[in-house]
Amino acid sequence: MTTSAPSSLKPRKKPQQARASATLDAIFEATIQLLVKDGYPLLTTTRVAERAGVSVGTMYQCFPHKQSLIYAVNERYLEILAEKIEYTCRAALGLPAAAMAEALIDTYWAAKTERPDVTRALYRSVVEMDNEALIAEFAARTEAATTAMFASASNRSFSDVESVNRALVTVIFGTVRNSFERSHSEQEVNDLRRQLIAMCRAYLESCVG
Amino acid sequence: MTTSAPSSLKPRKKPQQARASATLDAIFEATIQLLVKDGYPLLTTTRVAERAGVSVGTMYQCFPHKQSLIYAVNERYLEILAEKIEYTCRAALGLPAAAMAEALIDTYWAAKTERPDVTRALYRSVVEMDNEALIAEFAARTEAATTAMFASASNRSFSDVESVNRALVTVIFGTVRNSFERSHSEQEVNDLRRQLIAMCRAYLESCVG
DNA sequence: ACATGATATGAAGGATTGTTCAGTTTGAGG
DNA sequence: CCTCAAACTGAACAATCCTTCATATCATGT
Repeated sequence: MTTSAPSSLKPRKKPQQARASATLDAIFEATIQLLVKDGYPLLTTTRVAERAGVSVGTMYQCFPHKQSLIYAVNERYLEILAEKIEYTCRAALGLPAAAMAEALIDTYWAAKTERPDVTRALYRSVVEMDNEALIAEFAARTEAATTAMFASASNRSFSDVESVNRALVTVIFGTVRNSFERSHSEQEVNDLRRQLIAMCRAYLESCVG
Repeated sequence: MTTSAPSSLKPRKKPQQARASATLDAIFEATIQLLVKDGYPLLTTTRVAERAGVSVGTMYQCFPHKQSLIYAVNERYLEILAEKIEYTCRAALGLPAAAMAEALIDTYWAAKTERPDVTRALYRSVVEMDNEALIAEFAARTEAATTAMFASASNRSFSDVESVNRALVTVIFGTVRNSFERSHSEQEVNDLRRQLIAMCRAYLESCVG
């Protein structure tokens, strides 16, 4: 994941001593906390350093500029998310297609709901940075995993696996994101998730026939 | 729509002469153009005024501050979008549910695809402003229209119209948005739209049975 | 033609922020 | 204990940007 980051956005140096590594974590955590609390527009390098308990200079030895900080935070987040999805896909190999869709929905929804405020904050932090490469790589990893999964479905008979896969992934990810932008009650969210599963199941059955 | 805007975000004055109205349009257009060309981070009041062919002072007689400008642009955009959706919903009253879903998808997708760059730019401009009220009002208008539509379906037998409606709207809007964040080919997008329609149809049929 | 309010101008102010760098502290290895 | 590079500090700099206001121009009604 780190490999394809534009050179201008890459972190400046990797920590070689223990304290530097701790500093890096503190900076990440401070960034997320401030993003959640005050939002991106109020996120300044000074404030991040202050909150992380380090000086501004230290920050600039880790990241060449503010953008690379935001980039790194999102990269880390997407890395973890991608791993979870890949794990789920691997575990679901060979199952019926409907069970796969349900597993995918559960994993993705759970990952996003784990820390809803962070999810929301990161969704909105993607403005200032060149996120195309990041999203493209995440999408590539995801699609590879899900395509392999759906291709192994025990009841598979899709005319076009890639098309079906793309539809499911786009619908699921999009629905989850949209549900985060509205202010739904917990009940409504749970119901929405159930409806989404039903929708995917009905769609997959209609594909078979 | 304008009524519920926080007072601090409302435009300063309504134009009373012809030239002022023209100025307002020029400012809107300039804002959108710059948003599309350079993105939000590079959108400065000076540049907007320059591009609109007016001075900064003129801008500040229309809008008390930068935020209110962005707010107004998005408000205008959502106003038009809501009208289109309401029109579609009214025209589809009494049709079979599947036809309703298809009409909704067509309208929404067409509205977003009409000027894809503007759509993308506005999706990303929503960071700096307090958009909750805006989105809430849009959602309320939309849900009212779509709920009324689906409740009038000729083949309706939903156990819970509101639940089904919420699911369809969230899925459709979310899918369209997500498809805009990936770089799909035109073929893939068209196929995706067809799959989405198929998915909604299958879902609605499964609701009946 | 005149008066008056609406509209437009743009240089200047005030405040903030990203970034640097010369110097200090820390810690691991010899 | 000493050494040297890695890590850290934070005041200062430079650049930018939002916003204001005193002034000028325009359009309308009389």
